[in-house]
Amino acid sequence: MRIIVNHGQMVPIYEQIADQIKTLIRKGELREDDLLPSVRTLSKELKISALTVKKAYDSLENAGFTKTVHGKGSYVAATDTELLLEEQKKEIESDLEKAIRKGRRFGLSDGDIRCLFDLILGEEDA
Amino acid sequence: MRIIVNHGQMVPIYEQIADQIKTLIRKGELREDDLLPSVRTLSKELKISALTVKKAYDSLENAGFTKTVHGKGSYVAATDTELLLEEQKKEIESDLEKAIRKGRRFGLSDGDIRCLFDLILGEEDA
Amino acid sequence: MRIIVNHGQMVPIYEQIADQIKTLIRKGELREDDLLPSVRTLSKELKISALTVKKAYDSLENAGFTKTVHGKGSYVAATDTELLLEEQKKEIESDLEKAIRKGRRFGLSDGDIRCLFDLILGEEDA
Amino acid sequence: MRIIVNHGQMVPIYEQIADQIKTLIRKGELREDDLLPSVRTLSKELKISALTVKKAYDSLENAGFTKTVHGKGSYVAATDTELLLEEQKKEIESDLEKAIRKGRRFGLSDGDIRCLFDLILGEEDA
DNA sequence: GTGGTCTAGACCACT
DNA sequence: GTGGTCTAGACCACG
Repeated sequence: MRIIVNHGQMVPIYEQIADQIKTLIRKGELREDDLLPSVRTLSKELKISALTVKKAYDSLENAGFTKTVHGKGSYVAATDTELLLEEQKKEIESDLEKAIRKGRRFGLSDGDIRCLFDLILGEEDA
Repeated sequence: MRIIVNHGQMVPIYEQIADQIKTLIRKGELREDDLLPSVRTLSKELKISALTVKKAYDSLENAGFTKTVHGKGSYVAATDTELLLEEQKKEIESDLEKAIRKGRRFGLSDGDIRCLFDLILGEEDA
Repeated sequence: MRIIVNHGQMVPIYEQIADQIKTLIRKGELREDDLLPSVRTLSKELKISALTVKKAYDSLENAGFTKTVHGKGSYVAATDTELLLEEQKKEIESDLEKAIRKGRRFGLSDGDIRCLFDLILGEEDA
Repeated sequence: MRIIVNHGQMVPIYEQIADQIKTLIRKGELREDDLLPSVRTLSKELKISALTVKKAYDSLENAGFTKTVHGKGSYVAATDTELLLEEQKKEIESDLEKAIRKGRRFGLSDGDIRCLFDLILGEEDA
């Protein structure tokens, strides 16, 4: 299971982790009853604090994606992957919409905005 | 001069103010040597902390769009609207990039993301 | 606002805090739009870690009892106090039921169990 | 000898085992010098970790209810069923006390709590 | 081994 | 001042 964290961004690490695990579940790379890596294991692997991983796991359990058993670990819960995909798309949609609205408020034409978008999508920047 | 702040959003208030003043300058509604409303006046008008307005004005001066004269107020500086346009584009670019990064973190293909983008840009609801 | 934490018990401190604030809201001692003490203030007052208070506030916000505004503080949200009372009673009911069931499993008569209950309720032990 | 473990509850498995064996002893279904099932046997039967069974047996021996003979197994010790009864009462007492404390933390009056208690004790659903 | 809670700091962003 | 995130440990309970 490959998880990547980016310290430089302004996105909380725990959110990056939760997002990626949600995606793994949605893609079927993590299935119902699969065991997630232990908090300590993942924290060592990613070289971050165990508490940060814990926070990610807590949010996943809170959102119903996992079930945690004391002394055993966190298991993937039954999830409707279709629904999850829709939710994730909605989130991206909302973010893109905000950016577009701001662009229009700045007086940029839709063509200008699309131009910026194409520029970014074309680049490879990790 | 009409400035609107939206507390409900997740956009910092000082940023909303600075953005709107920058746009007013770029569009020519505020011209060189025009006097901005005083920090106290604007803060009362918008019912927000004077410190927040001050922060917006600071950021404007810092970016070279205004000049502050002690005891008199903040004046619009000579502005290169081209430069301003570039700055605003940079900002939209950054927002778009964040959304795209998150989309990729969600495992969406660039095609999926572009599809969402086109959908939104196509609609008229700004 | 009086909040008491008991380190000796096996009840998480953050849960004790959240429970008591919920109760204050239910009783009307905290009303809609009231400002909770800041995380730092309360942590100093209770001589516990700020993170522990934060965790309590997070759970309250998560459950919809408060709204947090960055840089300003946590406000009491609109709540149905009747509903909240019912929920709290349900929780106590469930705990009592578990204890009673265990007692019966131990072969104690309902009279024995009631006897124990009366003994405890009669004592004063904060 | 019938022992049942319930993973779904929030009661530690080792405690469930020890409780049930204690009750068997007190009720006379297990008598002095009776041999308990081996740790390995019971762990296989209940499909749980041998360490968990071991912990239950340890707690029983620690409390004086069994005697372990190296290489042979765990035997029921001479038991003062009166004492055992007292211990079990203590346990129920502790559980009831926790529930009552929480009820008070919720701002319920002792009358309210007693009301809930009576309601549950009155029903037959064990 | 596992998760659950807690500490005493730190740095950042917002008001 | 405020909240939001993070660290690098600690101790406890459960398996």
